[in-house]
Amino acid sequence: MVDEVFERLLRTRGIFKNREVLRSDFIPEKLPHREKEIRKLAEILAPILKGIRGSNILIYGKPGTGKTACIKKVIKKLQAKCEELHLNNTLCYVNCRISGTAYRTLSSIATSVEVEVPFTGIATGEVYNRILRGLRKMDGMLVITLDEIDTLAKNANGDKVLYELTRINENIGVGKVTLVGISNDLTFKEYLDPRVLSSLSEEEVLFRPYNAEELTDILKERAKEAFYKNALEEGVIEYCAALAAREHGDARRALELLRVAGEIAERKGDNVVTLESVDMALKTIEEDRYFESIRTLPLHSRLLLLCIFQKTQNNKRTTTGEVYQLYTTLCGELGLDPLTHRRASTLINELEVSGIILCKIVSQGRYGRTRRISLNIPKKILIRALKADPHLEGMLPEN
DNA sequence: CCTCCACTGGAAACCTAGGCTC
DNA sequence: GAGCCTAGGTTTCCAGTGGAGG
Repeated sequence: MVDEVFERLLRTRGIFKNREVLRSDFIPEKLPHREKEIRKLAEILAPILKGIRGSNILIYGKPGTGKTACIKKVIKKLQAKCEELHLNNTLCYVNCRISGTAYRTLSSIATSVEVEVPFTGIATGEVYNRILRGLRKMDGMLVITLDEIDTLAKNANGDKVLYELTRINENIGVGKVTLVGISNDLTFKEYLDPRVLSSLSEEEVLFRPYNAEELTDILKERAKEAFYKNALEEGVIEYCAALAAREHGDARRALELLRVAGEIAERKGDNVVTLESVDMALKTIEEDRYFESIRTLPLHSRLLLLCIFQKTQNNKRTTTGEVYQLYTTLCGELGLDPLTHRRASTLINELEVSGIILCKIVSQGRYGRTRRISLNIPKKILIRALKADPHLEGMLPEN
């Protein structure tokens, strides 16, 4: 049987010529419909080739509008040019969401100016001082790109760190550092410290969502590289583009859709990606997203979700109080210390934010105010994901 | 109109696990 | 080893709050 699988794979030419091209972190040679933006970014940053600091830039736009790809592309070209001219400029890219905290963001910057910092243990201020020291020693210019800067600005120390970064040139006494901030959140400017905002947005570049035609162009461009000739049924690209355009023109989603559709077709042993495989891809992607987000939830969140599931069987809706009561008994049975009501409330809130459950705060007059909770995803997926933990398996129905 | 329920959600303190410097 | 620092999760405390029932 296994041999047969191998044989089939080897016999068919397959669908993908190079599937890496469809990954979201792949930076293609051509970025259709973003020529203007790339040009503008290049113009702003170009002065560093002459040893002059470029303006700080604030880039914003919805997810999947090409912000990261464009800046990375410009950085790459700039880096190449610097090497060609033997310039000692440093271009540093940090994703604030992935680094997670203000401290780790700073420590990434420190690394790029060749300063060693421990991954924990010293004050953020100290990391900043070490960066300053590193910068004074360095003779070239530094461009710091802070991707998903909104996540940094939102956390407590983040805005302080951001403020210090915008004043970094004053602190070292020379204009050496250019900051590029990238935000997915369009309202991000509102909660930013006005001093930071004015410094950061010396230049602003707005990325509009792609429409269906633009997405089609992007997909076509990549599909040329990614798939063999005639591997796509007529209309597949347009269909992917239309589906993604419906969801605020997210190119990342469109590419993912196309890739997964290809993988589905490949696994079936087909030589062609059909419209039907796109439909299946859409479903798979959504299910996988929920499955993963549940499976990786901390234990107590999963327990609460399990309680919500049990309380909402037969289409009933439940309340925080009911869920918490069941949760404490469940913890007793499992020999766990239950979290407090307050904490559980926050965790339930988080479950809502991730889209797994739906909550509505209702007032029942004499009977108090509470959340009315219902499930927001198919039971099947929920059960499958919770069963991934052997401890919970016994508490769930067969299917 | 007033009360009062069953919470919500902000704020701050506390705890743990890591690590630095002296 | 003492005395600091950090992040991140959790607890403690408490001031709200919308509206059914009196």
